[in-house]
Amino acid sequence: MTDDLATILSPERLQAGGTGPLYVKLRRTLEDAMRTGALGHGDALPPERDIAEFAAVSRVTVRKAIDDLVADGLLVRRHGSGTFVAKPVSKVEQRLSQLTSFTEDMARRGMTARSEWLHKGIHTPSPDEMMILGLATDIKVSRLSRLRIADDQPLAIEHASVSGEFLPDPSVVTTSLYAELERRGVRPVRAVQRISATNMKEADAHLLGVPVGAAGLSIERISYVGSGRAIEFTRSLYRGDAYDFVAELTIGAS
Amino acid sequence: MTDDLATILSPERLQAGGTGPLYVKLRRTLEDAMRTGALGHGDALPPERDIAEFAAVSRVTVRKAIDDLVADGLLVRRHGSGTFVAKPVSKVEQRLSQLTSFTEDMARRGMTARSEWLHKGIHTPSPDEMMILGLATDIKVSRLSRLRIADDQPLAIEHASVSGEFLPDPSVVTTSLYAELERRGVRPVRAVQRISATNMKEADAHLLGVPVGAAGLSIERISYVGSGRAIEFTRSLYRGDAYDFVAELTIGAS
DNA sequence: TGTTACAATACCAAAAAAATACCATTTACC
DNA sequence: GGTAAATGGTATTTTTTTGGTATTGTAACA
Repeated sequence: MTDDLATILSPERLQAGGTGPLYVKLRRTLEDAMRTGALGHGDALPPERDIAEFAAVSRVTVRKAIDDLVADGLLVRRHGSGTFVAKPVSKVEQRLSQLTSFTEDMARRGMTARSEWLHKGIHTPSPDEMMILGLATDIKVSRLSRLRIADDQPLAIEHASVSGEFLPDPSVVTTSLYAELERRGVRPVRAVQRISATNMKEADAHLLGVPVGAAGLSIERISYVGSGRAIEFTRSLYRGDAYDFVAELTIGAS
Repeated sequence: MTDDLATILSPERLQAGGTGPLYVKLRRTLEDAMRTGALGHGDALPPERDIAEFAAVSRVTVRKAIDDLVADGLLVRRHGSGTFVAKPVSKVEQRLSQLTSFTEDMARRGMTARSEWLHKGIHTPSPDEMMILGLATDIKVSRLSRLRIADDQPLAIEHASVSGEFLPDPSVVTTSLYAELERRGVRPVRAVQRISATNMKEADAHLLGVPVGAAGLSIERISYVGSGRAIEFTRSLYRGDAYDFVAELTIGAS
């Protein structure tokens, strides 16, 4: 078990922590707290004034201990906010899978993107939508369909469904659905995608300007907010000859 | 028993609710009220002004607490109408993105998997392989091709290329390529996949037992070890009518 | 006796938290 | 249908918290 920080930083503990000046003992104590996990990545240290009180030393002494740890990159200071345990950022890992918008995605590929709305409306939910979004029977669902176009070529058809609780009026969405949800204070933090290949039916093939039966990349995405609740369900159909989907995976801790 | 909301939100209760800023205490209190059932699904919260009065804090503080709960999808706001408790939280799988083997993947879907080797050999690298695996000109490459079969139905064709440095003799691989690499102390920690749809050519279609032109899911994967070096390059072609690929994404910190 | 490392005091500046005042939309009632 | 009350939405300001810095004192040491 790990003690409370106030205990770890008590004057008695500090004195037991070897020899040398006060601020060195304090620094060692803080290092140990990080090594043992009493202070985890991203955690905030107590305010300098509190640490000074816990350890019964002056604040300058505390600062000097922290100075060293900041210089070593173990801590990060933010004026007016606090001091935080730095995250061990391996530069490669930083590029985690990210939920990018179509527009961003196309921009990265050097293409200009635009959309044509096929439909915006509010409906009684389908069984699929009720299941996935966890809707009560009296809740309506907003549906938005559009044709995604890159460099003047139709590239994908996209159908989005959002619970009416979070988006009562789909007509307010002009460009980005995510931006509109964000504006309403709803932030998805996680998404699961199901990707498959299919031969296109006539209606979809016609919209995308490809022969019937051409290969299409079907992507179904469910987005979740922090609490774990699903808030958006999107089905997209991309032209197989013009789009590929890139995903980065990391191996989970075994 | 559940107290009245005005009681639950009283200043005394709030102070007892742990440490931190006021709006955090208030948020925790509201979360508890929902967990214990004092606030049920679809219930309306008291008006913000009332909550502010109950808790003896300003209305902005109340709003800040509610903001967080809205972002998490626990509450829903309706301008001019009120704030309401959202629907039940669907307990979603906590599964992270993972580099799973074909066998594990099939097992999870309740299918029995096996393979038939099409080819194992050591070759002079192609330009693609040299580029991707970062091979010197005098290094050979091991190639392994197999037919993936699930429940006695051919499901995918898989071509793997590994630098001869890491796998000098491909014939030692019997079931899992990853297991063999692991045995040699090589452990990939990261992979990037490129997924696209294609209409099948005759040779592949024949192997998989589908008509020529049927939709196929093409997955190209490059695996990297901790140092960032690419060690494996795999191209797979799945039957579009029988397989879908599931990926989980997380939104990076902005 | 001066130099240097250590520690304490007092004050400065940036950020977050909280309060105040006012705006916009919905609902209900007439 | 119109209008007022109720409710959430937003901008601005004030207060509090938090790290940043300059100054001073003290004791060890050359």
